[in-house]
Amino acid sequence: MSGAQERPLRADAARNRAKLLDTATQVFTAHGVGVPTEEIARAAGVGVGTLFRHFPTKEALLEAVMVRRLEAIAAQAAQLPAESAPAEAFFDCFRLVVEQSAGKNEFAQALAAAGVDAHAALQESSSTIRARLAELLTGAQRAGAVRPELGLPEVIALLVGTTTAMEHLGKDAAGRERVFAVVLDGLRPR
Amino acid sequence: MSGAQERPLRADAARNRAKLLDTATQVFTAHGVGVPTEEIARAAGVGVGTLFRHFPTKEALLEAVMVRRLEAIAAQAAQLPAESAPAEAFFDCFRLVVEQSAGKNEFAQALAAAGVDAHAALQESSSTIRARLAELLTGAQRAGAVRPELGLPEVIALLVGTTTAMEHLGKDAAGRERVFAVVLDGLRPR
Amino acid sequence: MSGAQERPLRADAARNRAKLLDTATQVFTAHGVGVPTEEIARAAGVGVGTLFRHFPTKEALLEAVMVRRLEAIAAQAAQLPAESAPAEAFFDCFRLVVEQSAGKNEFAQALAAAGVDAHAALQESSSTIRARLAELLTGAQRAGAVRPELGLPEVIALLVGTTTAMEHLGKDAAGRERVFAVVLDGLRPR
Amino acid sequence: MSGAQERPLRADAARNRAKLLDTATQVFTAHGVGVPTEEIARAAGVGVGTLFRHFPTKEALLEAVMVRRLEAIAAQAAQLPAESAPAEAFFDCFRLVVEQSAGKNEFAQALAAAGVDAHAALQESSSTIRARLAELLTGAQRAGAVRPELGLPEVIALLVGTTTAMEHLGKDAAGRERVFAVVLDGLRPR
DNA sequence: CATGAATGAGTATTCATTCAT
DNA sequence: GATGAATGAATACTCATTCAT
Repeated sequence: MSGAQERPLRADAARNRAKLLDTATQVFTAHGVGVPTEEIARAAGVGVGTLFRHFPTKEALLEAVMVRRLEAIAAQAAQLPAESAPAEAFFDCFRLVVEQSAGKNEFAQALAAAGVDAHAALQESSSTIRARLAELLTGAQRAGAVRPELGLPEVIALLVGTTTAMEHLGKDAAGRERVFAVVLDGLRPR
Repeated sequence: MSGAQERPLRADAARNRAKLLDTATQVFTAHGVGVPTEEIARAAGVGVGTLFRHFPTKEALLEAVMVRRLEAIAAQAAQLPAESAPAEAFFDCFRLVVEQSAGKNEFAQALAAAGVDAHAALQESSSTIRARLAELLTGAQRAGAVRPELGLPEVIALLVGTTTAMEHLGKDAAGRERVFAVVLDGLRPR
Repeated sequence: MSGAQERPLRADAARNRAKLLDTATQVFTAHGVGVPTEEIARAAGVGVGTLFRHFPTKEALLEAVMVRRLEAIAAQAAQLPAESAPAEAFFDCFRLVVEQSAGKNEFAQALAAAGVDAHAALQESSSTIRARLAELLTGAQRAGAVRPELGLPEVIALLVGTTTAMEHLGKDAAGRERVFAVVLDGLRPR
Repeated sequence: MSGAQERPLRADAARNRAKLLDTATQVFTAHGVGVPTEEIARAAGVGVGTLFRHFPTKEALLEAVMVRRLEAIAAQAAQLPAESAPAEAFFDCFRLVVEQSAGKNEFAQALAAAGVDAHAALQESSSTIRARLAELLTGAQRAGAVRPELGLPEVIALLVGTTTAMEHLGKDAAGRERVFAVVLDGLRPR
């Protein structure tokens, strides 16, 4: 289902690709998506040409960065033991997504936007998370731990909103916890 | 104490300034702050020179747009009857800010950012709102309607986050109400 | 020979014109000919419209400034008693032009350029000076005070060059005198 | 001690850089420093981007042009045999500078201005010339060939002034010689 | 007539992307 | 494949000049 046929990719090329992805993640996070591609290439220790060989477009690079992040989140979300403790699993997943997205609101937005206009690769990885989230949401609602009237769209909107709220609190860990308390308690019935 | 003396401003000039402000609000909202200044000027039916005569910088234009919006919100917030019903006043103010900011997340972010790095004019109008909000928050907390451990920073973060969440729900009024329910209930003690 | 027919010009208009000319002279001298016309208008206490009513073009203003200056020089040059002391008259005229042009090399250049492409008004006033200079040069040469092989073009070139040299010495009066000594002595035979 | 390490520079890049420098020299000389950068790029047969890659600023390009010229002059000035004939060496150097600067007064002005506000690179190359000139001046004065009261500033002012004078004579070789005669003789004692 | 607001062509500089080395 | 030089469209801002008030 992954679209293009992947060639084996030479060792050094693979190393460059990975370095580029790591660097881009850092740089985009630190300075925003407005940074010139040259800066990313330089930080990764390669020429721009190499960057554009691996990612035909700046947008493609951004997408790849997001996909990687979403895949990591999806992998973690898959671990959550839904059966034994449905409520905890849902709330843990919520926190997980918010915390992993912290500092990169643009990525969180991408998750939400995926349902609307994102590219194939993004679609795929965010769909995985959405599916997992839907599953956990239903479980938690069945267990009576989450308001039954809430649908997946509202939960995702709250996810993105909470991420944004967190960004505005910066390093204030106690404040972040208080915000989590508000949102997570708010999700509960009553 | 407002610095430069405001000249009466000729009728046509005032008209152009207002048109520019309206147009900029629309265009920035619709296409983001990245739109070329020329496009705004064209949409307002004036030459670029006129735009730059009124707002010496693109940033200045953006600031003016935000200020106008914030002032409108501040004016409405000033109406809320805090004495008779402290809890309602606070929740109404929260909704007010979120709803007025809807569709223009960048402006909401500005509100929060104002506490950090925004320019003087922005500072002033956003400070007014912050002050009003702080006042209402305290009243509501005294009345036992809001968690006592919450500080203004967290409330503002939630405000911005809720605005973001709303943007992701688009036109879905029912969904928006459900999100409001989550956040407002979450703000309540316990 | 003065081209356009001069209307009497209302009192305030005349005052504005004069103020503009004075201001432009100062401002051009102090900040170069690159200053925006608005700045000159503001400094003169009038609107740009008024400036452009009196001088249809920035270039026209510049020309008027130069003409005034040249006319003043011409008037002074006319005083020099050529008959009684031909040598002194020539050298005095040389100094006069250099000193009056000091600080405004562009004006001195205008004098020289007049022979080539300048406008009518400039032509006229610079021609007057050139004629006077030619006359004094001839007298001084007849009196054996100036190298006989020098023509007017060389003398004018030296005039402009000396002005430039002076500008590079700034306020150093003693240095300026030493430069004058070099040039004036150099003009003498042998 | 020269700051950044110079990379070897690829063949085509070097060619473009040289072409740009040559073209800029011509175009600036012919049409003044006001010419649009695009025109220079076009004349050099490259895109604007290339121009700005080599010279990050229009000013930087101008500076590079001047430096090259000054370095050429400095190289030639270094050849002059000061010991055997101090007087000739000084006068030859004076002519050399004037002739090499001919047609580009702005560059000559830069030489003098360098003592005041020019950037490091300009400083360096013009300092070399100034030092050489000072040395030759002293030698010539010791040999009794130049007025002893003249300092380096006056000599430089005369240099720049003479260059200006030459520019006003254009192609008239005989006139130029007569002007040289005036200035060089004027530099001699008495 | 004076005013200053409006105009828009013109300019330096950036940056995603292509292509010769 | 990797490199980084070349490209040129795009963009914010300026300023001489015109014209409505």
